[in-house]
Amino acid sequence: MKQITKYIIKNSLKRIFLYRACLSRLRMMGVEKVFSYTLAHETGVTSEQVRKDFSEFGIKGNKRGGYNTNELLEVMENIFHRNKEQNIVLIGMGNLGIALSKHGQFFQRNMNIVATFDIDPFKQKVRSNIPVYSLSRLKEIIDRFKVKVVILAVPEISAQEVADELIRLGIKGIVNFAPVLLKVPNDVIINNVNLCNELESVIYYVHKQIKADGSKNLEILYTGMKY
Amino acid sequence: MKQITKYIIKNSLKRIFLYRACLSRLRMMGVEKVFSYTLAHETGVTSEQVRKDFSEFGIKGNKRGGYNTNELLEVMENIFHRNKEQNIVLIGMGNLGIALSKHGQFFQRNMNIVATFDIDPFKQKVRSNIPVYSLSRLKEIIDRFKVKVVILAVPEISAQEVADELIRLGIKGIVNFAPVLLKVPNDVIINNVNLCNELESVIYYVHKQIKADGSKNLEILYTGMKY
DNA sequence: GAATTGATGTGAAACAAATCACAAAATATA
DNA sequence: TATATTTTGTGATTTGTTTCACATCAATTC
Repeated sequence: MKQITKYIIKNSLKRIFLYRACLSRLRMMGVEKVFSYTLAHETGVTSEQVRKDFSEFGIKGNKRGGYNTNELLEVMENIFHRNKEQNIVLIGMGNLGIALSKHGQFFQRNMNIVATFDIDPFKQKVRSNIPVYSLSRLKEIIDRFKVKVVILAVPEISAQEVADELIRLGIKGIVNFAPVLLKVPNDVIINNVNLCNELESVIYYVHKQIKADGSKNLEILYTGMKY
Repeated sequence: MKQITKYIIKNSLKRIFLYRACLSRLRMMGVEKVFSYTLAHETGVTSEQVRKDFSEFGIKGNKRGGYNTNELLEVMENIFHRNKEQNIVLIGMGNLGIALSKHGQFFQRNMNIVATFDIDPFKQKVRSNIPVYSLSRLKEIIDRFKVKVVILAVPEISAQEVADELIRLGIKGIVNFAPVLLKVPNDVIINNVNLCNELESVIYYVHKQIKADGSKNLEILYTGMKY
């Protein structure tokens, strides 16, 4: 029997994020042409890996000429559908939900939070230009804005219930901040973000390294970024 | 030349998180004994994988008897050093920083945010019992509470500068929310959390699946969780 | 315009991770 | 007490990913 769970984010895709971050910095610095080893050096991977990843995503360079920074960035933006605006809905206006609704980077990257929702009428007031609705208006908004992806920031107890309703309304992707393993149909993409786990894993590796001590023979020689 | 960047969070460790989430739910339901296939079924991995992972972390079960839920959970809590309290410091009290400082789950899981910091004197007031200090008091607090791990939620521009200072003060692990590839020494663990990337990757897979259409031949058959 | 140089792109090789297959052990049953 | 059953734990095998090695091409130099 094979595992039914695939890790949503493949390592090659994660590295594409890395390359992109690096590229936009290079572009800001006015660099017009990059080579696989430039990106490799900046991101801590090997240049073969960069080229292999590019080949997976169908990215072609120029023999001896490297890659044009702008073209490369554009290709990457297309990979993530940043060419056309994505309408997103956010559910749960607790601590985290409020912060996410104000998170400017989403908008900068063409991902628009068109509406937020909360069960609590007390929280249903407009904040930072994004309206907060009752859950009863979910269908209306999802249909009107053709929403396919939501951010779920509701408490643990209600996460599954809300997810079920969302899927019934045609949602195909969920970024889930609740520490729950949602049960969803095969065609729905779930990406669980668990802040505690992120912190705990750092604690785990730090302790491991402190124990290993002599800075040699470390299992992780890690100089930069996770992806 | 080998890649110097290792993915901080190994897949086997991610799955330990999964098993733990599952176990604490089972314990709540009064289940005292679990088998590898129980966890396997709940988490979407195979039972051999569960046992292989356990073996990697030195977890032993009872032949024919499975695993004792409580013992297993305790072993896992030890893996993540949840037996002893971890003092954490949070830097940057913007949107996200404020939300993180109020994030109850950290405390529940024995990770104490002992202090927060911000460059802006206007933000330096006590919120939700956790004091907000000026960055000038970093050394004092890090020393007093023997802090080894920090949460970095400062703007992109200042992230590297603050990270440099933190490392100078002896910090060994950083959960970095700024969209920057921090340059740090080999013995410092970085875990980058980029909320945009998490959302974009879901958008990527949703579009891919919509394009693939006929629900068959999907590259991802994904029923539950990311890890 | 031939020779050299410096990059890409990709099969082949090496390595790592997941699955298979089954021995070993513990319990239940006869 | 012997036999059957159930589940763990792990070598062997398969599958997937990264690294190596080099053919290929385009620009530059002679």
